[in-house]
Amino acid sequence: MPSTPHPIAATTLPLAEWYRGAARDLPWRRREFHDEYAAWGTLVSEFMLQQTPVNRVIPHLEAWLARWPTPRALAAASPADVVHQWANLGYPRRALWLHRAAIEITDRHDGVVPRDVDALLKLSGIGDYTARAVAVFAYGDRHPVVDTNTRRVLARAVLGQAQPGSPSRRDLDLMDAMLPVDDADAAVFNAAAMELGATVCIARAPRCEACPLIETCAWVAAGRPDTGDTRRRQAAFEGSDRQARGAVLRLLRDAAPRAVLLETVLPEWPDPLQRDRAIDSLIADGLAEADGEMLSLPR
DNA sequence: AAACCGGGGCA
DNA sequence: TGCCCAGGTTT
Repeated sequence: MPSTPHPIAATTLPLAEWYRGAARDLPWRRREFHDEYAAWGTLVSEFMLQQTPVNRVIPHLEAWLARWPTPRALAAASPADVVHQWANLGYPRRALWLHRAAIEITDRHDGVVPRDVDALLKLSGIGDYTARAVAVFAYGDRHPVVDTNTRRVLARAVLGQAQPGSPSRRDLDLMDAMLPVDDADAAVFNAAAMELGATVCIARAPRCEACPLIETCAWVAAGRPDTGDTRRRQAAFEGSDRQARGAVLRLLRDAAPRAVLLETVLPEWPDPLQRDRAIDSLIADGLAEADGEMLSLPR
């Protein structure tokens, strides 16, 4: 008669087995991807995946890496080319951060993406998630990797709550306590938790009937209570400054490499003050550049 | 801790 | 229409 399964094994083993059979075939999970681009490929993919869904990232990722296959190659590019190549991925400041990170990697790390989490955290645009994702998925080290999917899986399977609370260090601590001891097993556990949250334990209508953790899930055991959505509603996009910024930047991308006359930038925009505010903020962010009466992508 | 930052897909 | 997305930075 075997003893009661270790609480970690109770989730680790079914999750790992499920992942072997259910993991999507994504570019950054292929052997050739790592052979060709090493940790740089993982880093670029993680930048693009920050708040942009997987399916929208894939074509952009391949085009980006084909053009700039190393940190040194990207570091030598102009900001204008970088912002233009980023296209409509959204949150264009990420493009500048990635460019800056490439320069930092070239200057401070001899063109090699660092392996150390603290070194990764010092790079532009890299926070808790991305630093650990690179260390784990590119280098195979043992760290907790916690994204929005993992936080939801932990909230339900472990804490018995329908939705995660606001992000905090506790997420990392909890995931750290659950990680298998072995490096490779820990990496699979990290990836599997994210995959489960992305494909089964999804935000709106979780597919519990397909979940490998249904036997031990605290939320299911509690009768799937609606514990209330603690997240904050995002402000409306229509009529927002973000929409104005996006419209200006799209115009600059379409005109590139040429500059445009300031007077010709969204002359019909409903709120001229908002348009001017958008232009100023883009310049402040380094996403646009003014030269006299002309506006363009940053040189 | 909260605000800000794009854009598209889907119910 | 509202919700969601392999987050990070700034205040």
